[in-house]
Order: sequence, then C-alpha cells, then structure tokens
Amino acid sequence: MRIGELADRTGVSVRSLRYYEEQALLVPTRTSGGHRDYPEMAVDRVIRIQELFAAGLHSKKIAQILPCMRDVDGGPSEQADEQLVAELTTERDRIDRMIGDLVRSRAVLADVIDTAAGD
Amino acid sequence: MRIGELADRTGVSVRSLRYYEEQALLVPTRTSGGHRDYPEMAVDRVIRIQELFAAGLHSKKIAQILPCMRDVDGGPSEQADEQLVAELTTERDRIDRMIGDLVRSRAVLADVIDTAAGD
DNA sequence: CCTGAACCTGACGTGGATGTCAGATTCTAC
DNA sequence: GTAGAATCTGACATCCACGTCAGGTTCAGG
Repeated sequence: MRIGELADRTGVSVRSLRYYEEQALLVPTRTSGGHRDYPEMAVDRVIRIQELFAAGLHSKKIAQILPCMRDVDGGPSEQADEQLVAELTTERDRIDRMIGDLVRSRAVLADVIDTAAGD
Repeated sequence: MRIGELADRTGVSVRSLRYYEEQALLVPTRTSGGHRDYPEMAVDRVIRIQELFAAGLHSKKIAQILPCMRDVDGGPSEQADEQLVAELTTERDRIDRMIGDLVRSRAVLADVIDTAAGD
C-alpha cells in the first residue's frame, strides 16, 4: 500500500513513516517510479513502533528490538545478544516504574476531576 | 532545606528544581542571602511533579493541577473550572491509552529477554 | 495527453525539559 | 577572617521525534 493509506490506517503522519524508514524501523519496497510500497503487516508494525516510542524507547533501540520480536509476521527472528538483554532488562525495569508513575498520575487527575464535578 | 539536599533526596537535578520554580510549580522562600529554602513537603511535591511529567503532562498544565490536588499538605485547595476539567479528562483518557501502550511494550521486552535467555 | 492529487528528496524549524558553563555571591567550619 | 563548598543568575547547548516548506516527479482518471 502507499504511504498515505498507511498513514490513514495507523493515525501516524506521513512524515513519521519516512522517519521510520530513515531509522531502519520499517523499510518499504519501492515502485518503479520510486514511491514507497508497504505490505499489509506494516500496519501492525507501525502500531508496535508507536507503543515502544510511548514507552520511552529511542529509535536505535527499537531498531535492535524489532528483529528479535516473536510475533512478527513471517516467522521467528534474531536472538538478542547478552549486551542487548542487559539493556532491555534495564528498560523493562524503567517501564515498570513508569507505569507506576502513570497510574498515580491517572489517579490524581481522576481525583481532581471528581472533586470539581461532585463537589 | 537547601536546593542541594532536596535534589539528593528526590533524585532530581538542581537544574530541574530551578526550572520548577521558573514554571511556578514549586516556589521556595529565600534566605536573606538569596538562597532557596524549601519546606519538608517539597519532597513529596517534587515526586508528584516527576510523576506528572512521566505521564506526558506539560509544566503549564501541571501548574494548573497542583493547586487543585487534594492530598496536598496544608489543606484542600482550589477547584478546577469547567475548562480545566475538560482538558484533564482528555489527558486522563490519553494516559489510559498510554498505560496500555506501556504494558504491551513491557510484554514485548520481557518476551525478547526470555526468548534470548531460555532458548 | 493532461491535470490534479499524491509522492519524492532535502533541509531547516520546533518544543520542552534538562545539561552545562561562566562569573559572581553566600554559606559553613575552622 | 578565610578557604572551600554550595548556591546564585543568565545564557547557550542538546536531544529527538516530528512539523513544515520548497521545488520537482509520479500516479490515476478522464
């Protein structure tokens, strides 16, 4: 599919999709005229990439993770080496703390909203 | 307490604490010589601020939220107006989606780690 | 063909929290 | 009072995903 359609279907901007290619996160094939051509599975991949960005990961690390993901269409993948596993463990722990922060912030907002409404 | 001690006790940099003052998130009193002087409750407040930053809120909105928080030492507070409640509701929903993203990303990382370790 | 929509590359701009450095002043302990 | 640590102000630097604009090319329908 073309880049515009992928953008529409994922809610991600065309600019961002070009950025993903630049960062080697999602490299499409090209039509004879040079236009980007994405496969169906790109939709899922874009969503995963967005989730990983939301979790505070940088594009370089995402590029390392993607080939190690299991649920990737088209079979298994690479194996994370020792170095990467160590880094991902650190990231995972950071995400755990971050989830805690979000849950507490969520509660704060809900409380402010409720206090204004019910009171 | 002095800014350095507050930084040590919260894990937040001195630079950030000065930024919080600039943004009216946490305004300390001053010693006769002009040094910042923070009360005990500043420790909790800094932690709350960090959590709200982690949740993707900007300093301007945090500045609006802080006076409306219930758990603030020193009694109740202001009431969020209709406009603010609407904005906070949007933010709350965004945080809910973000938590979902983080949980899924966390699972992806854990899976990559496990796959590399156990396989 | 021909036109308008969609896409291309390349480059520069942006926002926001924070790092960092310089030069001056204040605090603390002796 | 004096040295050295801590703090002060002000300004500029940084990171990084993404916005945006310019000028040109490709694509799809009539």
